[in-house]
Amino acid sequence: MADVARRAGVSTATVSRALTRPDQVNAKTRDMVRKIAQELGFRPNLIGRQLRTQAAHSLLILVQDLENPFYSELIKGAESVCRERQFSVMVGGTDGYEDVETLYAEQFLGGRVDGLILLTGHLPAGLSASLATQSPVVLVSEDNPELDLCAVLIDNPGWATRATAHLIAQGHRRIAHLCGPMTRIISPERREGYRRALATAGIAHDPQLEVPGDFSFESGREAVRQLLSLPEPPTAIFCANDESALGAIRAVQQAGLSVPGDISIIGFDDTKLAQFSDPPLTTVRQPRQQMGAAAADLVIGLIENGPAQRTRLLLDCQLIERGTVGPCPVPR
Amino acid sequence: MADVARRAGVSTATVSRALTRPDQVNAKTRDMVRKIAQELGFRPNLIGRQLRTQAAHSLLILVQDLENPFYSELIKGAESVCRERQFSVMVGGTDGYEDVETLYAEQFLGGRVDGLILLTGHLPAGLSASLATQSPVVLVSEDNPELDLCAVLIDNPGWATRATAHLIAQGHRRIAHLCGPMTRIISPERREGYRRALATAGIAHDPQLEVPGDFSFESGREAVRQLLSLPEPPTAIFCANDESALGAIRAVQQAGLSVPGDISIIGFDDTKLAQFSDPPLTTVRQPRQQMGAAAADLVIGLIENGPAQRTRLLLDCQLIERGTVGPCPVPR
DNA sequence: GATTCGAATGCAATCGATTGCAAGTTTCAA
DNA sequence: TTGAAACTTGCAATCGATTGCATTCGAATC
Repeated sequence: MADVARRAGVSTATVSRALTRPDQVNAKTRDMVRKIAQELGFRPNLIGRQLRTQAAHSLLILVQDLENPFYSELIKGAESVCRERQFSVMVGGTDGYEDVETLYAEQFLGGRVDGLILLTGHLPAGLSASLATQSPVVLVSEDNPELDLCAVLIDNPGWATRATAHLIAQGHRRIAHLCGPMTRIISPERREGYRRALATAGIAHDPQLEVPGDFSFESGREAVRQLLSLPEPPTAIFCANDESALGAIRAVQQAGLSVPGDISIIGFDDTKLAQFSDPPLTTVRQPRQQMGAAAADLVIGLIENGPAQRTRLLLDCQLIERGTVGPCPVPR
Repeated sequence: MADVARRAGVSTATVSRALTRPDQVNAKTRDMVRKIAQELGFRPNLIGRQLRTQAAHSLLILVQDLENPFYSELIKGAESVCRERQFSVMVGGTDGYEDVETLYAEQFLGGRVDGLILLTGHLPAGLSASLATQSPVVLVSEDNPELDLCAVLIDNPGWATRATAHLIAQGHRRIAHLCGPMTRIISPERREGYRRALATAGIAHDPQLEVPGDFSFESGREAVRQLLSLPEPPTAIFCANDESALGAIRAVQQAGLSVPGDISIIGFDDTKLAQFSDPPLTTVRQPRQQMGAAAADLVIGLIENGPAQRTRLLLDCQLIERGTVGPCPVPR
């Protein structure tokens, strides 16, 4: 910058203003400075600027698992908003390790980013709840009722109920639920929705039909093997996510049965995977792009206007009917 | 920091040293300072530090498409190395937009990150080739021969040859190739490998069997529809990636034919998807984690030791035999 | 022609750490 | 007892921008 100033015969103050506050300097000077800056290939040092302005203009998104396509689309949504608002994005995959979380918390506490979007459902180790509530931090997808934070969510119990009710509407009464990992708050929430739907329809709750799982393809296969060995197997399964639903479909087909002829299956999330099964998966679509975008809007708002009242956004889902749900087969 | 210094009755210089150069300060002072820093919840401002040391200790990974599982695993590999080496990672999805690339180039030029890992096969708009060659920048997965940069790659033609040869070894002679998008350098490379295998086996090259595609599921389906309408359809298909291979499998099965009974299919990449098809996909596995890790190692090396000679790492792949390749059916 | 006002510019402080150098203090051997 | 060497610590400059305040200059008003 000093170079540019010298070459242009002005002070660095004028150079700075010519580049960032065009209206504050004489048109002729401005153009000259800009031309020289251009020629010299001058790029402002963002660190110097940031130290002075105390604004990084950037967000950190924390994710458990980057590989999970569910998250990547969310991130995309957030990125597009950041792009518009001139924010840059840092994405961090924690894989659930505490020390990695600490590392990222450090980035935030150290002022490298000025806002946090958490897809993990909890604060990173190293960030205290009291500080977090006064900072630009929002939760997405996974709530944490104990934390007094802004959040962008869907109504998990509600849509799980809706999914289960869809099966009931097709005449199914013996309906299983493949749960997600209970460490994640969405899993009990979806299970709750399942139970509620059964109760509303007056169907007795059979604990044998509630199978533990961990969202993986393999856990879907395993669950179905288990369910098929029951004296009275279910005619429909509500899976807590898409990937495990694909596993379930596979296992059913490998047992020589048909989907949805013998067993109907419904998933949750509507990731890209849903279109890869045969038949394509009926599932609940979460508005992931929107969720990411809303979250980014929220954090940036907090950054620019300071702490606000706790906002909780509940976005709408949609039941996507494809080919894995059919009427309940008549007993042979 | 001034707070801590005051409270401890020492200068900020001593505080700084107590925290970052423990051996340079008296044990008693050090412990006292650290205790006080702890109590006050002091976090060093990374920006101040960075401005002084001129080191961000962080990398930027540039990707076209964050949603692509191929990339996410690569990123994971890079992240794990960065973690060990105490570097932080910023991930940017460009979606191919030039202005987004410029934005990220700015981050690099502005000193926010000190190294660049490019999964895009080209320099981001805004970064000149001459500057790039002297900077810590490496290409991964997609080469660019015109750029004099370090790179971590696989032998695409070689492994495409190997995949095709695998089909030939099963007796197939009428083998199609579903190409990738020609805008990406890996696509012609893989096609080249396919052609080479045919030539080696003395099989005439039939242009009709080389179908254009774009790596998508849909393009796989479309390609197979087209191939099956040929007077003499192929008995095997080498697909340029896994996702399009899944599409191909689906189309074959929907035409009432069997994989691999009637048509054998082989993919490329071995993403998670490969396990989701029925039968599971035979494909070429790229060591993605390793590639990411190697890339990170390389950039960090460049950062720490300054510009070095151009390094090009060629990592080994592996043919993963699952269930989609079988012997060539005898003509009816 | 004097006065006022506004626009354009520069000076110098500032953001929060790190670090070369100098000064002060111990330690230890001769 | 006296230096010399080894430790400790502090001073103040530094990284590269931004910005409040003062200054300068020209134009407009009366």
